[in-house]
Amino acid sequence: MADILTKRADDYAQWYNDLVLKADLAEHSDVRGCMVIKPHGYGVWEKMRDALDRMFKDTGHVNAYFPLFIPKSYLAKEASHVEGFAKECAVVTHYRLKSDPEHGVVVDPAAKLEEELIIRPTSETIIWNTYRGWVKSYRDLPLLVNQWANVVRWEMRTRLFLRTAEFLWQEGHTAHATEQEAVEETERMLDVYARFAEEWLAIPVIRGVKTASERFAGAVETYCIEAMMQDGKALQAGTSHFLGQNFAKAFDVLFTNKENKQEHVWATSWGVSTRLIGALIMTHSDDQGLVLPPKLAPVQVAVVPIAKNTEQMESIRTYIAPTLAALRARGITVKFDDDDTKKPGWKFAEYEFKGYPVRIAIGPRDMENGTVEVARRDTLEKQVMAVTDIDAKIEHLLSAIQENLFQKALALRERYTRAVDTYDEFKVAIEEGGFILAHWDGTPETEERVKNETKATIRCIPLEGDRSPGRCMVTGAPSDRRVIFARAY
RNA sequence: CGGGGCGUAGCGUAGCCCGGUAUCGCGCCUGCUUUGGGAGCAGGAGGUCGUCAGUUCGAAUCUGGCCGCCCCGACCA
Repeated sequence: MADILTKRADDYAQWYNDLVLKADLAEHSDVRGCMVIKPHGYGVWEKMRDALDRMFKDTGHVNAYFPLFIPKSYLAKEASHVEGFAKECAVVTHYRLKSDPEHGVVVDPAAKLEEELIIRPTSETIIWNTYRGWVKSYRDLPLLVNQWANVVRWEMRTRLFLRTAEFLWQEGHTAHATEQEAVEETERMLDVYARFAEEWLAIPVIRGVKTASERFAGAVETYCIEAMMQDGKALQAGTSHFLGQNFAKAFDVLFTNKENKQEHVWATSWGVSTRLIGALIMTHSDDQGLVLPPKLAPVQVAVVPIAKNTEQMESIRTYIAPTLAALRARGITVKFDDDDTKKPGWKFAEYEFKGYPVRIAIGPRDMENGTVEVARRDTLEKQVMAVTDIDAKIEHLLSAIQENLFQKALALRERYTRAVDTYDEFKVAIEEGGFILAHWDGTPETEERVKNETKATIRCIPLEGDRSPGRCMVTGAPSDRRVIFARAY
């Protein structure tokens, strides 16, 4: 195997950067901070999108699409929202260019917009401005809308998938007649994300609530799922916000209730982004390259014929055709790679590096023996199997890989999760990485101090697990329960 | 926005200190032999040395400006 990838142990960040580029997931574009998502990477996103979209539909949501441009004045209507996003907004000021002998084209100063337009960093404002017209009566509620879109946040420092100036995501925006309904929706969508992360991405996550300082700008409460990467750092994998009546009040979204009284509606919003691809990479991949869980692999099984000549290629094609058909009949995606410009060894390395979960090789030997060689990406094990009923075995193998990846990730998280009781212990533990469970007095001051002194933040106040009270590791003040500290992406 | 580094063929690089028109590997093209873990041999194509100016008979090399990107920090999903 060619030594083309930095080892995780040598430099985890470099390993990640190398992997994204060399596994052909994405590349840097000429536009600073923006990436080109290549077909292999976009294929993974399509799988995520399809699975999530089904889950959204199953929970009663519908898709719609709102504009990329947001009038500047909208952003200012909700005070904490504007404060949260103002620093990273791209602004459109003109609507026309004109040709210029010296510079090719220049902005036409005569074409200045009367009101500047913001490229959406998120769509709450334009959506709530629209909802005002949609919601008049309790009969119009709940409003359960999602959109798949791109957004722009002008980040100072970017990394492929993890933080780019433009990214793809989905944002759900719902309106409800009661507070309780909205809170239930927030929790329901958090649960959808958690199930998606665990069952599809094979990433174990902790459901929790953000502290005030980590809360979404404009939210009353932010729920999140937190995952642990192989280097022990935390990554927020999805958020679901209970927005209270903040946006309804800012945009005058009122409805008439059954008692014929006017009320502001209650809101939620929730989203996950292409950042999940980064999470996927950093959870499962190894020094040999990308590892994809079968449920998200654009192609689950790569079939590599080993042929000396055209006749042999044709007989392999005939030999394997029933198997390919049987696999496809089971809904398994298969690629039969009969490209004769590349050698089998090259293909093995390539499919391994790009994370195809299962590889089948067939050569003359197999045709004589009625076998195929089956290799699994997660463990790199190879096994010669009878070709008879191989489709059932592959289907089983794919589930086994999916499960194995989840269990490995869970074991890692458990190994790097521990409780500490004193700040001194904490300072040692945080250097070793992972999740630290510790008591916190609930004040932003203590949280800030820990952050400044150790670079660790409170990832969340977990919704599950140990709820026993104690004393804050820093101040000794009473604490309801342990929270999760970690260094984060 | 601070600190560090880098711009030479599609990619990775040597050359720069000590000026004389660019090295090597991968990839690409052609042919033959190969094909069960990134094939071998032979031949070939491919370059405004980031950019602008200066010094010089002559600049990838020296000087100055500009541009871009990457990495580390602060900020964030």
